[in-house]
Order: sequence, then C-alpha cells, then structure tokens
Amino acid sequence: MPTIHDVAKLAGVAPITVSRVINNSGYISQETRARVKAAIIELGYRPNIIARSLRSKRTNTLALVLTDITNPFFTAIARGVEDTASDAGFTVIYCNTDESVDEEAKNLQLLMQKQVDGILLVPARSISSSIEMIKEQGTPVVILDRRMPNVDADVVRCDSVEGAYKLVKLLIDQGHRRIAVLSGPQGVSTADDRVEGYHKAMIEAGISDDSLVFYGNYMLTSGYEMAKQALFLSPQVTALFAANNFIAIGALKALRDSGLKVPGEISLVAFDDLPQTLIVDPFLTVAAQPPYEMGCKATQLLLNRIRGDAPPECQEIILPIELIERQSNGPAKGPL
Amino acid sequence: MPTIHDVAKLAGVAPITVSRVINNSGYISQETRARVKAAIIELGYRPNIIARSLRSKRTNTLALVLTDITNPFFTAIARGVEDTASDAGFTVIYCNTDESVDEEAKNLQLLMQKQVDGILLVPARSISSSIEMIKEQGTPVVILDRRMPNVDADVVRCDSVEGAYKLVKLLIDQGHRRIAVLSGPQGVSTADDRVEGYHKAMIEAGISDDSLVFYGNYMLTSGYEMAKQALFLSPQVTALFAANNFIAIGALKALRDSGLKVPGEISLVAFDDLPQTLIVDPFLTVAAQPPYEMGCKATQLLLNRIRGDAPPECQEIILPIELIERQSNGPAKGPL
DNA sequence: TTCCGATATGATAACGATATCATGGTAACG
DNA sequence: CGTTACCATGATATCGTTATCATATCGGAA
Repeated sequence: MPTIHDVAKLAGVAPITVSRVINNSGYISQETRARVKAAIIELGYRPNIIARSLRSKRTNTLALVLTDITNPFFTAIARGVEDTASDAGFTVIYCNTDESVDEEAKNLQLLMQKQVDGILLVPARSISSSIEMIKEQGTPVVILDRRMPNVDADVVRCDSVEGAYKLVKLLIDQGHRRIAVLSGPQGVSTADDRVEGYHKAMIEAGISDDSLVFYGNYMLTSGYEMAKQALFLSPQVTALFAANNFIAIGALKALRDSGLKVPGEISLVAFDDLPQTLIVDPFLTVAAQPPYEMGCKATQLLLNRIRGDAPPECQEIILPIELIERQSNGPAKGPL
Repeated sequence: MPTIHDVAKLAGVAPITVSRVINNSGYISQETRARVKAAIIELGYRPNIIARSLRSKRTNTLALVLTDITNPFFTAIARGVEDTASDAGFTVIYCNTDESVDEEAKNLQLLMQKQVDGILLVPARSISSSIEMIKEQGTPVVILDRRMPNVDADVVRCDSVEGAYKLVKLLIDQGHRRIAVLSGPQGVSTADDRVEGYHKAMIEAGISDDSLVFYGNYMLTSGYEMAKQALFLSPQVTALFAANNFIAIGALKALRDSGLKVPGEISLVAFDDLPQTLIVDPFLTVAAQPPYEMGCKATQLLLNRIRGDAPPECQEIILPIELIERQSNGPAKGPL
C-alpha cells in the first residue's frame, strides 16, 4: 500500500503538495498537479482515511441508531439514510437498540469513541441522558421519528397525534364507540402521541374510557396479547386501533385465532403502512408515514449541520401523513 | 477530550503504561493498575479509536455489502450480522449495491480505504474482479448467500439447486407438467442454481422446455412482468416457480390482475419465506432459508478469520433449507 | 525602483495511540 | 554467587495524513 510519501517522491514534490492536489486546496501549478496525478495513478495510491481522520477530525461516517432494523418502517428509513449519505461520500454505521435505553447508551458511547461526524437517532425513550453527552462533545444529532421534549436538537418526524386522530375519527364516523387503542411503550413519544390523538377524537365524540387504552411494546407478540385482552372487555369493543405495523399484525393474528371476521365483526386500523413489495392485496386501513423520505430529509439536515451551513437554531421537520382507507374497517355492528 | 497523556500525567506514569492497563497487555503491578484506573475514571478518559487504528491497523469494523437492505431476507441477515458483530465489539458499515457490479466495486473500494477488518459480501454477480482486489490487500472476505465459482473464499449459503428441485418436484408430484420458472438475473448464482434445480426436477420427470424459463431480476416489477409473459404461453402453464420473495409477490399481483385463482387455477411456489412479523396468514409454499442464522454464521466465520484462529483452508458452510408447504399450490387441473 | 499581493511550494509539528527495544529490579536455581 | 527468568516500567519511533507557518518567485501598482 503506497503512502503519500511514495507519491511525493515519485512526483519529485513534498508530501504536502500531494495532499493539496488530493484535496483541491491551496495553490498548485497545472504542471505539478499533472505530475502528481500521474504518480497517484501509477502507484495506485489511495489516501489512508484513518490517518486523515486522526489529523482532520473528520471521519465521513454517520451513525444510524434505531430500535429494530427488522421493522420495514425502519428498513425504509435506513435505505433513505444510506442513499443520501452515500451520495455525499459518507458511510453509515448502524445499531439496533431494541427499545432499550441501556443499549442505546452503550451504542452511543461507542459511536462517540469512533468519532462519527453525526448521529441519526430514533430514541428509545423520550427522556434520556445520552443525548446530552453527545451534544456536549459537539457532535450533531438529528432525532428521527420521535420527539424528545426537553432536548434541543433537530427533529424529523410525522405528526402522530394528528394521524391517530384521523384514524380514530374515521372509526367514530362509521358508528364505532367502543374503540380500543393498542399502543407502544409509555414514555415513547409516538406511543404517547398516538394515544393522545385517540383521546382527542374520543373526547370530541363525547366518549372517554381509560380502560380502552393498552400500552405494550411495538412488537408482534405484544400486539397479539393486547388484542386478546381487549377482546375480554365488556361491553365488547367493535374496533381496534394499532399504534404500529407489528402491533397490527399481532392483533390480526389474535382476531383470526378468536374467529372474528375483519371488518365484518370487528374493525382494525393501524399506524404505518406495510411495503408494497411484501403485500399482494393491501387490506389494512392505515396512517402511512413516508419512511424513505424521512431518512433522506434527516440525513440532509444532518449533513448540513456537519458542514456548518444550516441555520443555528434547531429545525423540526414534520412530514405529512397519508390516510389510506382500505378494507379493514367498516360500519359498527350491534346497538350503538 | 482527555488523551492518554493526560491520564499518564495524573497517574504519574508513562503513556505506554496506561496503554498496557487499557489493553491488559504486558506486566503491571496491582498498585499501578489501580492508580491508572482511578485516573481514567477521574478524567472520564476514552481511548481515541482512530489513533489506535492508525497504529494497530485494526478498526474493529466489519462491512456488509448486499444488494438491497429493503428485502426482508437481507434485513434478517443484517440483523444477524449486527448482533454477532456487536457482541464481539465490532461495528458494522453497510452498503447497498442494487445488484450492480459497478456499485459493488465502488463500495468495496471505499471500504478498503476505510480499512475495515473484514467484509461480508453478497456478490452482485458470480464473476467479478473486485474480490481479487480485496484479497490482494489481505482483508478477509466471507461470501454470503451466493457462490463465486472461481474465487477462493469462505462461503455461507444454502443449496439453491436442492431447494428449487424440491419445490418443483412437489409441483410435478401434484400432476403439473407446464411449470414456468421466474428467476433472477443470469450470472447470479442463486438465479442460475434455482433454474438448474428446476431443470433437474423437470428432466427427471421427462419434461424439458426452455421456453418455460424466464430470467429477470429479483424485484417486484420483474416478477410481475415475467408472470404476465408466462401466462401468454401455450399450452397454458399450470404452475409458477418464483425464485425469490419479491418475484413471488409480483407474480401474485399479476395473477390477481389476470383474475386467476391460486391455487385453484394456477399454483405458485417460491424461494424465501416472508417474515412471520409481516404476514397474518402465511399462504405461500416456500423453500425457506434461515437468513438470521446465515448472518450470524458468516460473521462468526469472518471474526475467526480476522483473529486468525480459523483453519487456513476456505470453508463452505451450507445451511439447511426448509420446505414449507402451505396453500399456494394444489393438484394440476385439466388434461395432463 | 520598491513594495505588495497573488501564486507556488516546502519544513515542521502535530493528531493520539501502540510497537519495539531497553532498563533495572527481584527471585529462583544450580 | 552468577546466571536466568520473570516482572515492571519507560524512551523513542512510528502509523499516514494535514494544520500551521515559512519561503520564494513574479507581475503590477505606487
């Protein structure tokens, strides 16, 4: 592996001159530039990125810290991040936290040590000290998908309150009154916000019953269990609102196992759409967020921060949610 | 950010002694060790990983180069890789090639410059020069999911020929004779192997007709188009074999758009299962590979290579394929 | 002519860690 | 008592680049 010294010697210049050619910085005569370039090609020289990073304090690396890459919503975000980062010459390190604050802290610690230039974070909880640590070091952070109320950082997300409100309103307008919400973990902003949107719609309709609210986590099994519990309620619920895609699938499995027809006997609406590539006949009525765009936008914002050409004040970018009405909901049956 | 010098000064020792404490190398008296550790904690010292890498030539970073993280098959691989790598204190950089040899070469080039300790590669094509470049540099590579016939490297994959054979045999045993195969790009080992397995089963049954073989790519749209074309064949096909999950979904959409009932009017079997977390009622009969395990195994193998405690000769690990018979296939209709 | 700014290049010193070699004890063994 | 082996620590050089400051040339303006 040739070094900058080898190139310099071959071209008959000082190493720093080679550096200038590589980085297009300072003044170089046409002739010298050509000679250096020729030497670079002849030797097949590639700069040592690590040495460069050590000196320049730049790693051209971003980190994406999310809860679970296995969820297609986050997979799409990841793809958006990578495409955008890659175009800018950055590589992406990614980490799964599985919604654990400890895992998150551990990962962030490691990433700081690796001196990534910026971090895209889907925070495990709304309250966490790890962000402060990062900000102290001066590393830019963009918070993705979720809010962190007391943290001063850029955010790219959708309006969960509004999305949930619209979904539940839809059910109410179809005559549903006993609507259960199956949400994620308390303390996660999307889970809280979606319950809030649910409450808003319910209260507006003059209904309010805390026994209809379930908190679990954003996993299949949790959706399954919450749905099973919701079915025990009396009077019976006529509709379910699942706060994310995995919960929705879990709930659907529970409904199937209980022999209930959707939407004939019970309605189901959910947050997050499933990708077109995996579903033949989309069936679920959903509030769809644009994950790929979220990943792109967040990365652009982060790159701007890193380059220092973003306005100093923090930005909050809220992308639109699309309500897609399909076949999983219908008019409420039985006495209202 | 304190450096090793600050710690050394505070503890009253030389920097190298601090280094020894951190890395548990060489001899250190209990007393000195304690003093150094105290200093480390007092200053909140974290080693600079970049400086360490420059000197030690280790980055504790792996790269995962695959075609498209959006495919749940690869997502699961990625998760297996990350879990295993993370346990060993390694971070993972990942890159999408979208089946393009050029993108692959570009990414690999960059990764070599970043001096990753090892590479997990799902090669875009069976023949490619980029691998040679990597091996020249001495960076260990594990090839994942696909074969590269003329390359001397570790491989973790499944037996595509056998999986395809079993799926097609199943159809033949149900009386199907006109079976089309919708495969990936020619030159990709899995696509070629699955066609080979198909041929093996067909020839064994005394059937062989090259007009039933379609090559496209592993995307939804390609599956849709190939299925549409296959439906034009005369005499009509009674079954389709999709070489991956996306092709299968595309084909299903095409069948739905053509008004054909599955399995009543036409049967469909496919390679790769869809994750339980996304599908309520699994419907497709598939040859399921274990992607998560593939990711784990490949990473273990790679880590062993990096540590130098793997046997010198290349290993080929072939994981078992599970044939899961569901509802997308049935007895052939019409005259045999 | 003198001086100044733009142009072109280089010398030197970092960046923060570890590899290598050296030094000096102490204990054990024959 | 000398030799050897182990233990404990340090000095120095080095990894490959770039930041910083210095130097030299040249053309044109004052």
